[in-house]
Amino acid sequence: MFSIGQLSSKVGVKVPTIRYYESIGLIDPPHRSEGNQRRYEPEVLDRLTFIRHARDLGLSIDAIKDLLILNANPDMPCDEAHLIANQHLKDLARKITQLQQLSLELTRITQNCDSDTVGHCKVLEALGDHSTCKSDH
Amino acid sequence: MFSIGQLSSKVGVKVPTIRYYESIGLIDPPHRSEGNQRRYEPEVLDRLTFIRHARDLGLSIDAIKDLLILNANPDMPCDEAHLIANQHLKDLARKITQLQQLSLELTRITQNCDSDTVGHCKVLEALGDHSTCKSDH
DNA sequence: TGTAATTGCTCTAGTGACTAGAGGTTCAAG
DNA sequence: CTTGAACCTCTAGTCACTAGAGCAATTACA
Repeated sequence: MFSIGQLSSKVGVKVPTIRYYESIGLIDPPHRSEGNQRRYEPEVLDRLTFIRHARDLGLSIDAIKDLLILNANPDMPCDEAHLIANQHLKDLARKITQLQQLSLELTRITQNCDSDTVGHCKVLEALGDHSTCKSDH
Repeated sequence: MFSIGQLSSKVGVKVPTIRYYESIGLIDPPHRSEGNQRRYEPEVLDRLTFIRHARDLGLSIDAIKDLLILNANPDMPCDEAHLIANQHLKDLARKITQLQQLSLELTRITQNCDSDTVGHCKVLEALGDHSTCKSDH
């Protein structure tokens, strides 16, 4: 039996976040002590670790809910789990490409300025004028 | 003189977003028509273009506020503008690296499974067990 | 000039995934 | 038995918008 603080430090999820997860139905409400404090059974460790890990990997709470349902039904085909993971991989790839473009753009902008004062600063000029941009963000 | 809809289509910023920008003090409240509708002078085009471009590049509203103040004072040194841009470049680089690691991790996880059912699905196993991970996300 | 369609107005609430704070209660150690 | 840390609930705030309700003004066309 753990208190919420012990659970928090074991799993690496903050105390208010654990209560938040309970409030949105991601984890079940645990039993309470006589003084109304949460007391967790060891099983919750696995579930919370799963959640934390999936969140670290950038999966949304909704996606995690789906995966948790799958996880609870060992006889179901796991295609859907792969589908969710692959969908997320696609999202990641798109985000990475976009950020790389922006990074290039910003590098180009900053390297272009040799002025001292704002009046002729190329960074500020470039921000005010979209036409000099290479990509179509 | 533009209506808010005309301004919106000229600059590519949605109408509610323009009103939102006004509400947080990013753009000045414009004059109104007799019927209380917003009427914009042409000057706002530049400012809103600046804002839109900076937002597209991922800068925060707070950073943009700073840049707009700089922009209005052509005699100030532009070091600060470069500082903001460079800070943002660092953030971008960090984010990109992190996403790439996650992408690798997720790829490794998904390629590792040749099961049909959830019971032995490596994707779900890996999500439940952090210890198999290469990076320390 | 009449009318219908479009565009505009304000206000409130919702999004995602938490985080912060107030004001109070319970628990564990000494 | 006391002290201080950890716990409780509840509300509100974060960021940068977005959605919707209910109504008013403007514009285009006949």
